[in-house]
Amino acid sequence: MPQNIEDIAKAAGVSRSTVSRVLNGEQYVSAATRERVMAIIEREGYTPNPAARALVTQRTQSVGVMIPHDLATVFDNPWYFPTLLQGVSDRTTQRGYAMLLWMGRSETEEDLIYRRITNNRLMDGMLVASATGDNPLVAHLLESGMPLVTVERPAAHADRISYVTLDNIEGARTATAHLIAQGRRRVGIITGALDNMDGLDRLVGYKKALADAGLPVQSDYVYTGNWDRPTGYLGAKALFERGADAIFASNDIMALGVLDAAAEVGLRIPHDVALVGFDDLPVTAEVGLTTIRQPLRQKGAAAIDLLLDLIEGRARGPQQIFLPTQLVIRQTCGAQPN
Amino acid sequence: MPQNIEDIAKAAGVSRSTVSRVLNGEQYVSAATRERVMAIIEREGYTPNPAARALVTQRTQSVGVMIPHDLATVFDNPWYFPTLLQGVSDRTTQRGYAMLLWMGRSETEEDLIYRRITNNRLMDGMLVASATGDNPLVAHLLESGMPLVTVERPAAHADRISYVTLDNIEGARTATAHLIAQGRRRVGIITGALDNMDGLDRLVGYKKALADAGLPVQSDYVYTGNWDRPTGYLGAKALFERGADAIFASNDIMALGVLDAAAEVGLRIPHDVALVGFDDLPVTAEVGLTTIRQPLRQKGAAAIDLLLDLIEGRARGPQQIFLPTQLVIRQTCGAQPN
DNA sequence: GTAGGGGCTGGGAGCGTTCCCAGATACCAC
DNA sequence: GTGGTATCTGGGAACGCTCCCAGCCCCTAC
Repeated sequence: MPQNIEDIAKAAGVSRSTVSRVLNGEQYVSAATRERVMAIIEREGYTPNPAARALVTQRTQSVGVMIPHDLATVFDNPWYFPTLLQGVSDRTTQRGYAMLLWMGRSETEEDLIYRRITNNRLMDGMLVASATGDNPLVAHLLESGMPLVTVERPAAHADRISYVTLDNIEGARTATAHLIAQGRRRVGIITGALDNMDGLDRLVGYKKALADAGLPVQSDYVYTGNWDRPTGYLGAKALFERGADAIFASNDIMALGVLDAAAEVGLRIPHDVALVGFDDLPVTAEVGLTTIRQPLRQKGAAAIDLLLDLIEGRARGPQQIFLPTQLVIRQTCGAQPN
Repeated sequence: MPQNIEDIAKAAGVSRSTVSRVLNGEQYVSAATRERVMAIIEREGYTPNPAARALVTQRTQSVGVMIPHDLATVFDNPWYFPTLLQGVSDRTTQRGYAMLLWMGRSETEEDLIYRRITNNRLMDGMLVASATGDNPLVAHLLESGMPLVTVERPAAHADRISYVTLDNIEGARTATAHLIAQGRRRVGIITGALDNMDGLDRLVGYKKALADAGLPVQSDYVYTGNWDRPTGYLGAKALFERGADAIFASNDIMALGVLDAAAEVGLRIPHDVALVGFDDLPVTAEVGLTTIRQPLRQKGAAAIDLLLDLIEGRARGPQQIFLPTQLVIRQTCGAQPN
């Protein structure tokens, strides 16, 4: 059934233009006509051809999303990507857009993907998740003038790019302050990788909490980790030796490593050492880990909201959004959950 | 820079048609002309407008993918969705297509998504992952005549739909036969939910292995589970009582439940009871579970290959593909890994 | 009565491609 | 020389929309 707007017009006894006006909810159509046209559209199950529409409006009503390879398949935190994407997808659908997804393959083939993305002009804007380092795609898109939002703060051009990220500093400050509030005074930190804003900001938050409490930052209480369980384990061993009575692990995975080390050495948590993590992975509820929850789904939704606002001209970039985190009190910090 | 094919034609001193022929790699263009046009295209960084192309060719070079809500966020097996999607994405990009992704939200709003999908004609075909029950979207698409492939065998219209799934029967048969080969004679099964082809087929494979070995199927060795850890635990308790010396758990999650039960009751695995699971979740390597590995990434790639072949007319549907599984021998079966 | 303006409608033009057909040229066989 | 065929090229038409402009009608104000 080769249905086009002209067929509908004929069936309704009106012109192409009128049907178009009804379709797009424009004014200057009499109520009677509008109703009649709507009825025909409904009856025929007609939907306008999006390609034709895109050709003239220069808008496709869809957005592109790029997920780097390591994010999608990372073993440690398999929840991250689906949950984020769910938030993205929900909001995209809600606001009447479709989502084009690219997932990075091997790094060597990322170039191909980048070219595909920039050549495919079937999208009105682009969301890039966790662009690490000096991502060439981000640079490209930035230059092309296409509306662009990244999830997490990009390493380069951060002031010229719109992004959505966590308030990492405040989250880490809260975690550390909570440990101090439990009476701990020798609070150590196992940082994430420090080539990365998340890692750096969480360290800043830690230091801030100490400063707020009038405690000095002791360099031997700062252990540089790498987000993974082994560095959590090693960091804990080191901090135990140096007499720490509390540890803020910059993510939950490393916090699990801390638990490993404590079990091995025979230290009791939270009695001997209190512990707070970061991320609120599902698995941490099982082990009673006190942690900082990040609103993953909202992060995706907020990023899409920003991108669509940029596309629709409701917002002007660059714009940065820092989402609040939440302290989730369980057993490892030694506080009574209230 | 409003670049269109006409601009390129003018710059190269040829006609629109010739540029189009070069762009599409058609014959009947002299080598000299082709080279000259290519050079201009390269220099100007020109790429044809996909909307205009789609308008006339009725092809968008993109495919839609629908992931139901519960699959994306399912707690038990968070690897499933990203890994499958990675396979889908890889192959899609490789073959020069883009991917439109929809993720189911709450079931109540699935209707909205379905309408969005069927209205959005910006795709040449549709991949539906794990359509459970009598999925209305599948029925819709089937009726619309749009090329359609599902991952996993659909519950309804299975003979009219192209799909890619595991060879569940053979996988389960292999698992069970392996237990028998270890000298076990009282082999029980904890099935998955039996409203579902995966669950049913794995039971069939189990029975087949018994028959092959000349062993009777005893109904009290068949425990109907529900894919989750608690039913694995309960099933194991029941089978232990009935004297089973081996258990085939229809998925790894339930196998973990079996380990829970064994630890509680004080049975040694594999000494007292041998155990084989199904899926090869990453976590199972840690606990030494012998299991059946399913090629998740290949599943996604195979589904896309089938879909694109259908779209491009290289294949004729409906077509069913059963992917082979692989026995991964670890500790819980009692065999020596070789 | 006439001018002016707002509500409503219709149709031409154009978006950037591909497809089809016509035409030009060159070559070959008879 | 002629007819036939293969190679190469150009331009009209069409894909299905939106946008713009013109025109109609009716109401109101002067």
